[in-house]
Amino acid sequence: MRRTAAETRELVLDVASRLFYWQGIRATGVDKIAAEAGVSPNVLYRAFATKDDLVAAYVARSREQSQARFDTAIAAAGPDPRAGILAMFDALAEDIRPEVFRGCACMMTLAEFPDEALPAHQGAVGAKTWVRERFGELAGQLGVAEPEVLADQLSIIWEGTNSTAQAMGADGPPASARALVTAILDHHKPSR
Amino acid sequence: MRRTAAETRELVLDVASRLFYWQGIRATGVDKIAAEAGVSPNVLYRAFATKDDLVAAYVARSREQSQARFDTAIAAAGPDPRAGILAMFDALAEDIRPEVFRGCACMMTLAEFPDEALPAHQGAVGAKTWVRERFGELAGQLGVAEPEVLADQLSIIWEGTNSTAQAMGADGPPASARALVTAILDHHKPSR
DNA sequence: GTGTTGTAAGGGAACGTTCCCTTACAACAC
DNA sequence: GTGTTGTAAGGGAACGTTCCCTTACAACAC
Repeated sequence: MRRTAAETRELVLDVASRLFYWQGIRATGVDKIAAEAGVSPNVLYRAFATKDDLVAAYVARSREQSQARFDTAIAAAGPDPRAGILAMFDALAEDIRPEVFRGCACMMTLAEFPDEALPAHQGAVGAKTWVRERFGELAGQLGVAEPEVLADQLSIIWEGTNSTAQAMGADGPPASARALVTAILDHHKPSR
Repeated sequence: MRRTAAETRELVLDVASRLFYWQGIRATGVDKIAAEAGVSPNVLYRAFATKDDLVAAYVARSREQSQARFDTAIAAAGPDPRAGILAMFDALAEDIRPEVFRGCACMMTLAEFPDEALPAHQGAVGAKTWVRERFGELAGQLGVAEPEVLADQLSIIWEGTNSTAQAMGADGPPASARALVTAILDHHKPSR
């Protein structure tokens, strides 16, 4: 039962992602990842040159997955930008269930890796910037007077939903997030 | 030039807090803290039984300081609850300047320490709950129809301001936070 | 037989923590 | 005032463990 290099890489990344996310990145040693994946450290290091590379891959995949998820949600909502915005928040509401969520992976990575030169750090910032840009596009399509301000505010609500879910649970403040979104959408006047 | 035990404790906690905050907690070894404080590891361990105790003290002090800061801001704003709420956000806006801010200390501690049994984790959650409760009191005084919903939403904006400042800088989304607060305050109708 | 995939066993450094010992100084004895 | 005793504060080295990473070599694929 030998694996191809790509399969091994996926296996290691799967295990590492789970441990990184639920226990913290620095708290998770490469030996533990290898053991849990059922391989030798050497095998891990053939797939990823350093632990930093593995962390970067973890962030990159987490980012790709969530971007794909939210892009799908927007597309499913149809051409109406308001529906797209609400679809994003509805998807987020599903993702913060405690069984699958203990905080935004990218935000937590930023907490552990302050060094802005690290690929893991840059990837995490990129994920946040992507959300902000997506809101920028949708706000632009809405035709409100201040689309950039609205996009900023949606970003705040987005990250705030993540953070309050982490600290106080999905049944706490996040339960009032949708009403906050609709309120601020209604508040922004059309640009005529 | 000997110090009293209390002075040593403060010195160590000062240095540890700075390193924990700017470099991450797990990334900061006790040897480094001791060296930077100019004491032997032994001295550190006379003040704090374990590193976990030191981390808990770091979180507790960070929490006390921010609570005192925001209580002061509320008090200075006078009896008007709306002014109190805005004063809190104005104080936050000052605190997220990049020279002094790389993220909410409590949120970052949660990222590094998932174990809910740890005092550090509980302290960090307590700090977040405190903010939510403060908003609950102020929203109650406002006399709106749904004070709990408003308090939840203010918490979301609060944490979202922290998180977006961390990832995208104080000049990004946080610049639109105040307008979001006033919009949602205006949106909530008085309870008759 | 050459290249790839795998294992087992380790290397050196850093981790959190403890060890044994010394220093500084206050309190008391004479 | 000088000498002695007790105690809190400190130093430096070392503890066992874990960290990230590497080496040596066997097994299988083509």
